[in-house]
Amino acid sequence: MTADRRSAILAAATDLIRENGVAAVRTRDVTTRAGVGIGLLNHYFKWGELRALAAAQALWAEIERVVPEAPAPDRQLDVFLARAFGEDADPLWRLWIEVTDLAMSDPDMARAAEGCAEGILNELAAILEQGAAKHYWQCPAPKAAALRILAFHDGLVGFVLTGLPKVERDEAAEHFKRFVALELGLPQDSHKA
Amino acid sequence: MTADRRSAILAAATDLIRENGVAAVRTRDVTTRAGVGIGLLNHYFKWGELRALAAAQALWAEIERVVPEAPAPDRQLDVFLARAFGEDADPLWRLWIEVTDLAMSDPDMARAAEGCAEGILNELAAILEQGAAKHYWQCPAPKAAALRILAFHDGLVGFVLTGLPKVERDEAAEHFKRFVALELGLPQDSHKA
DNA sequence: CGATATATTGAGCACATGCTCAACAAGGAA
DNA sequence: TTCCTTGTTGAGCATGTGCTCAATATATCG
Repeated sequence: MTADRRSAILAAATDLIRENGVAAVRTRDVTTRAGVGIGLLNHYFKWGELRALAAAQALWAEIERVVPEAPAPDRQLDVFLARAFGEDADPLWRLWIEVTDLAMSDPDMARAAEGCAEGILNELAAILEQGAAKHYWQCPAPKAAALRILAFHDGLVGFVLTGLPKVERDEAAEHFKRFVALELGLPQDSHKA
Repeated sequence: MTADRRSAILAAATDLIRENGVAAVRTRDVTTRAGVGIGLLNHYFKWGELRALAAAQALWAEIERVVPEAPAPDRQLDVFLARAFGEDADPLWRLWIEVTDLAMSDPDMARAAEGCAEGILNELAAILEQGAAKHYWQCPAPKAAALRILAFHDGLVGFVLTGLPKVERDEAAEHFKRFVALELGLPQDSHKA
């Protein structure tokens, strides 16, 4: 093997999914991008598995791009609140909606997305817990609070991206900040001071 | 025309979508169910338009089945809270998720679903407003509150149906009741007294 | 080098699916 | 009846797409 074509195929699939979404990507697109024959894809993968694997990688890549590490939990939450409804994050949430939809009828996709979902949830829960420990805010049940915050966010993002019903980005962002402040026992305007 | 085969085709499409979801239904399924030749479907419709039309009808039918009329707004809200995460409502929310997902890339579907989304939002807003007028609860901005409640609900339903992340039905129902109570300035346990 | 094993190719297959269109049927008007 | 309009049919077309498999290239070993 010249340079692990298997990895090249998986990488190509991941890139294409990030660019065009899961549903739009075909086996031939992947092999062309990877500079590889069609047969090789089927030698190393079954399409359904490759797609699920690549979708999961694409999700993680988008998450890392959108959610940056920050020094302190309150700064992390600030960044989260600021970027949660920016157009910058659209690719991530479009992908997320597509993947969760597919997961309803595709076990491979469901398995692959499981880790992402739990990962995001746990990451947010950890931030909430750390912030509570440092008395930035109150959060007696970080996991449950993280679940509620993510649920509210998911719902709003769906509205913004689909327009069903029509909601403006800044309107959604306001609703979201308000909810998070309420959830963490913070003053209404800003979640700090 | 024996008995308006056009309506028969639309009705068959609607039924099939309610039974199997949007993505699973094919033109041949519809014509077979309608007891009609394949050509007739294409004579009266383009498939994309028929599918969007039928999906919207299916949505309305599911909404009417799940959301019953009730005499007073507080009873309506009670029923809403009680049924919001019951398995009985799964077909509606599965359909909703599928339709909103399709609407992102299918203008016909987006147009057809628009009415449903606005309809649900306005219906809930009306309930909230009536309840506030009768001092069952407080709700200074019914439309905004309805939006938040639906967003939270949509997010949680997505979690429950996809398992991403895994959430139990009763757990979701509890979160939801808590959220609605908070939103309407009601005591935590029940939204009344 | 030759032989064997492994990696790789891509034309073509199998199947799915929306849609066409020449043909046919039915009802009414002349 | 004859002719025309309208409604209706379904075999077949055009296209898209995952996957096969015989052929070929490349690497490894003796």
